[in-house]
Amino acid sequence: MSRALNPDRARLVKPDTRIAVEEAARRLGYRPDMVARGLQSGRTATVGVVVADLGNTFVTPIIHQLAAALETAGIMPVIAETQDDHGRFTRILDHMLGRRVDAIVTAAARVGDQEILEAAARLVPVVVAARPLPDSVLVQVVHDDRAGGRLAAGHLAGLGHRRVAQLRGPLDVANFSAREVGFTEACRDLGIEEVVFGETGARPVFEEGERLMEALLAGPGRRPTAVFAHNDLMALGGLAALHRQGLSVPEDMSMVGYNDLPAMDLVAPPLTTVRYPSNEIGRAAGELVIQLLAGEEAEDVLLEPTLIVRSSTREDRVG
Amino acid sequence: MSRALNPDRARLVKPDTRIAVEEAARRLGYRPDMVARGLQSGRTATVGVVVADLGNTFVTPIIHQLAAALETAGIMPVIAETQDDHGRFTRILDHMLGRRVDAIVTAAARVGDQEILEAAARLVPVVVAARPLPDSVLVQVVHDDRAGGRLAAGHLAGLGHRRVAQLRGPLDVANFSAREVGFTEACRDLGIEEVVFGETGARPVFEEGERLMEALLAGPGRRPTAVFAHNDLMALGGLAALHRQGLSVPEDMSMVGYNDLPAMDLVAPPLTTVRYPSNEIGRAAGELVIQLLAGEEAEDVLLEPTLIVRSSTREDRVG
DNA sequence: CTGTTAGCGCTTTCAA
DNA sequence: TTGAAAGCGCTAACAG
Repeated sequence: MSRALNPDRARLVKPDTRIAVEEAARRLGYRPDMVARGLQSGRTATVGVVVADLGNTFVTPIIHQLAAALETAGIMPVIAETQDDHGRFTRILDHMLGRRVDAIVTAAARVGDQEILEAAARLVPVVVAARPLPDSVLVQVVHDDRAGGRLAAGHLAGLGHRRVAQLRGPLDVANFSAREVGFTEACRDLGIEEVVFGETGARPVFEEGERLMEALLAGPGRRPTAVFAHNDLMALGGLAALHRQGLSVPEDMSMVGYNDLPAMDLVAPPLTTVRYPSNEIGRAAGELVIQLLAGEEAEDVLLEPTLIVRSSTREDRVG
Repeated sequence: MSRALNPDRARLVKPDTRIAVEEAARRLGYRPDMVARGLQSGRTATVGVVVADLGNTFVTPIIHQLAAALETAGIMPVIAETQDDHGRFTRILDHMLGRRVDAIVTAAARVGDQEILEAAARLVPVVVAARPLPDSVLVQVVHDDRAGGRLAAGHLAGLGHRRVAQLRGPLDVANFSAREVGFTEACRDLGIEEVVFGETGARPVFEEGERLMEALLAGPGRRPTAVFAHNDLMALGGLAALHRQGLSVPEDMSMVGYNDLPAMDLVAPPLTTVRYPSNEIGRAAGELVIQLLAGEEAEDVLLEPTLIVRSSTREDRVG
């Protein structure tokens, strides 16, 4: 690429020649080759974005905001899905490093992924977003899931519920284990009974919410009067299972979800849920990447949950 | 890269040397550089994916399936959003061509984008997905929006509605103009009255649905008994506006949407809508890309709409 | 079977 | 102010 075409160096070129070169470039349809530039400079102006499942609308705002933030720096996201499979996660990281992405943002971490992520971080900046890695030194942009679990329990206790349960997500995803712990400890502190049953969702999806709710209803002992689902998809699945059993929400049982996915205010009944700040997470992750690429230090970001009260919860009249 | 490491050529190498090379590669943490390979081979194993708005959950399944199909070929999607802005669209294409993507899939085309897309297609295969370009020679993976509009009108007429209206999306997106035409022509054929008012949505979003519904309700003449919104987001916005006016759906007015976004079966009332086959579109687009990259000919794909009848429509009792 | 070389398009450096 | 050359890591081609 002629220096006449490089904005930084164009002023070192005699105006006539510059214009001549520009003209020639236009005529020939010249377009700078970012691949060759990448080979030379070691920078590709791409960042790898690893998500668990694009079908979960929880990640869409993250990608959306991340892409917007990166765009200001001329960087484009390269996206891959792990489907929550550790082998795929490993292969994806490997692939991205081979592509010489400038940085990696992962919103798909499970506890078993920590080691390879840290290995990757020796080559390229890595930002851990959305799903925390509690014991890792990596930069993280996450949210206080434990506080979120407590919020849910506090809300239900405040409505007079004394016997509650959880529809739990896979506990090797730190979000779900933290939600579980927060909820359980708040129940203990508030003196309300948690009906615990062994199963957890294999994946945090609608079908698993249905399955766990069925298991809960079929279990021994009195039915809980309120349930905390570890995410909205599972809450919706739980709602469907209740509906099939002829039970109404919130009349027969209250339900709290997590994430506040798009349209959760419009479902029947409008879902009480802990808002997960996906937009803020995505934006912060983008900014962190840009800082890291500029060689600056970056600090972890910890966002707080908020409870969004709608109509799927109400005071206990069942006892 | 030593040929000992290249699966295609490794058999031309004495086993001992191959093992020695592999061992050395491992020890040094060697990782093939796909950027250098790309410079040499002219292939980057990436495809550019252009969408209008990641916030519209309509595109999520497309990306999801597309990514899955491409993955079988070791290709990763590079994603950018136009926000329905022509200037951004142009810049994004330019940027992607500079990155030497192997192909481009656009799900963001407006009629004014045809020219630059066809220019891009002279450099690299281009697949037009989801949003058609009616007069273009480019390969397209789309859906019969006109038939979808007719389906909506036929359904409403079948329920006895005799006065209907549309909440129209931006007409320079071919989907919306085709939906409009299909609906209008079916109304004429079926002998039912269409209440036409001048405005169209500037963007196919919730807020514009609200605004158009308000305008419709404030308009002169008798209120239509049923409305066809050009997509689900606008339908939800319309529902919200009706609700604020104290009108119920489907009692006071029937509503048909388009797309069948995730969770539309769970909103209140569950939305009757024309199903847009996003998954199939994404999958087909991925397969087409792979064919095109293999140098094969590719044929357009045209998928048919299906009507999903739920509870937001019912027979006319208002007249 | 293995070693060597040219060259992909760029940036950087040094010479003219 | 401009020209020329080296070299980024790879593939392809050819020589040994």
